Order: sequence, then structure tokens, then C-alpha cells
Amino acid sequence: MGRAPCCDKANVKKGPWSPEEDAKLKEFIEKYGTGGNWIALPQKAGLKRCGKSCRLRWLNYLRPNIRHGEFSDDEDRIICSLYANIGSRWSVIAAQLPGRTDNDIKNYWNTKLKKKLLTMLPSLQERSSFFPSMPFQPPPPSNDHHTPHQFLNNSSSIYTFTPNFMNVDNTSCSPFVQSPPPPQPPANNLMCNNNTEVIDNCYNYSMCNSPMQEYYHTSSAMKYGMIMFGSTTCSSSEGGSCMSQINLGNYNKDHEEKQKYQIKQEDYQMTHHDHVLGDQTQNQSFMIKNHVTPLQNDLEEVKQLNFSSYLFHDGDESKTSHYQKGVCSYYY
DNA sequence: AAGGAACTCAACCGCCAGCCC
DNA sequence: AGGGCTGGCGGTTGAGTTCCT
Repeated sequence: MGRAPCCDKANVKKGPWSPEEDAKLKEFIEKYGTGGNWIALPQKAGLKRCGKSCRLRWLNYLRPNIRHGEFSDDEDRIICSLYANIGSRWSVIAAQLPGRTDNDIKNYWNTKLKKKLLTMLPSLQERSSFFPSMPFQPPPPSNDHHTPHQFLNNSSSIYTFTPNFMNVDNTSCSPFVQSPPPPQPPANNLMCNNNTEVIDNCYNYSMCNSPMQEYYHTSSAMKYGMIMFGSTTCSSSEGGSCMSQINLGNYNKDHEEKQKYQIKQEDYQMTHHDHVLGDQTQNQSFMIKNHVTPLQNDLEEVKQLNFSSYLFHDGDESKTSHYQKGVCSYYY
């Protein structure tokens, strides 16, 4: 048995709304409210429309304080930041942009903002988990032990990507910012202390023992099918393989936190594997990040999200490989 | 000027969670 | 407890518009 239709499809009008219909709907809702029942509303209002259609028209177009038109730079930043962190949760994103509808934001992202970012970072289009439709290819195996610096030196340009739009010095920046040449890795490879506070506040770079920055490299990094997203979490490492350096300790220490975000062990592992960076990560700390951003701190809804969606925001997890979902950072 | 391509965005579709009986 | 109903949501569509050649 099929699903019961929400209305009599044969007797409802579809397509664009006329000014008369808009006026009818607006007048009715302003007078009587929705009555908590959209399905019954069109009949009461004298509209030959599906209740869902009325709801959509009201929410996306007729209700007061709706803003249409150009998005500001600030709005761009918020959208990018949230998208990078939580993916296509348009209603959650819209909740942070007064007057904007989820539909507007979705359209804006799909038609303009995504392209805008691509323009800023052309080779991103080549291969990126950022765009799930892009095929992912594991990087070639590597026997050398490049330091990140050496690795990055092979490149023509280096980008820092911070979806929360904060530079390491806490100044605001655009999503993709060409970075200065990376400083030399610290001699002791110690990236950051294990202070939980650092984990909880990834912006406090000053707490790290050594300079740390995340880089997004247009040719080399993308060649490896990676994109580094988000704010940072620190970790330390003392050699060993990439996999063995996966720093789960900080999260494991905080069982409550782990539970809160429903972190799964496999979620960590999928992002940290030799296939992504090979031995190039041997001397660097490398771990999945908890995307704690100031914005999120204001967002109870965001906090409730499954942790994996913070890390892998490509939508349908059942259709994508773990590697495609890889969202990672590397530090030195 | 015309025709095709590309883009925009309002609207629709169908799934899902939660509520109610 | 469970089935039906509804609202909410994200993905997709397609008509209208703009751009390009």
C-alpha cells in the first residue's frame, strides 16, 4: 500500500503563486494564524492549494521579516563555517541568519557560494571530499619521510582553510587564504601539549608548545584527495606510523564528550590512515578535530548533532566511502 | 538579432520523526 | 504498542531569465 497523499492532488493548484493567492494566504494567517494544521488551512482560507505548499509559501516568502537579495560577507562566512562543520543542515544554518530561509541559503550555496569558493581555490575542484561527487583516489604509497615542510615545499601555493574564518592570530579571514611559507617544524615534534583546554578551545594557539598551523595545499594536498577543514585540535606524537600516531587519547580521556557527540571509534580511524598521507605524517601530529567553534558554542542544536557529521559532511554516509568522508588537518 | 547554454530560485517531492489517538 | 497523520527537512526539478556566441 502506498503512502497516503497529503492532499487531493487532482484538485489542487500547482506552480507559481499568484498575487491573489498570496494575499489570501497572508490575510488568513495574519487573522487566524495557522491553527496548527497546515493541511486544513487551504480549505479554510479558500485556496486550492496543498497545505504543504501553503506552508512553504508562507515560510519562504510571505511571513514577516523575510530578507531576500544579496548575502553579505558576514552571512557568507557564517554559511561557509556552518556548512564546513555540519554540512547541509540548512534549517540549522538558517536559524543563525535572521530573515533568511533555509531554501534561500540552500539555493545560494548551490548556485553561488560554492562556486565562489571554487573560484578562490580552483584546484579544489580537481579532487576533494568537500564535494562528495568528486571521486576520491588514495594517495600513492610513500617511502620517504618528508616533513610537512618539505612536503609543502613541493607546492606552488599553500592555503590555510579555516571555515570559522579565524586566522591563527584570531583575526578574521576569508575561507581560503594564501598562507605565508610555513615555519620550520619544531625540533622535538611536539605539537601541542595535551592540555584539555587546548582541545576544547582550538583557537588558543598560544597554548601550543610550537608554531602550528593547518595548511591546505592546492596541488599536493588535493592530489591526495584531502581537504583540511575546520578549527584545530592539538595532539602530540613521538614517532611511529601515522596510524599509530592517531591521537585518540584526548577524546578517550573525556568519555562524556565522546558520548555527547556519539563518537565512534571508526570515525577516528577512517580519517587517520596511512593511505591518506602515507609516511609523510611520520613526524607530525595528526588527528581528527573536534570542530569546536565559537558559533557552535552558541548552538545547542549543533551540539546535538552526531559527531560524525562534524567531520564528514558529505551527506549520505551510506553512499560514500570512508575515505571520501575524510576531513582532516595536519599540523607540524 | 537569434538561438542555445547557463544560471537562478520558487516550488515540488518524498522521507522521516514525533505526536496523537 | 502501533498505525495514521502532520510538520519539517533536504534534495531535486523546471520555468523563467540572463548571458554568450
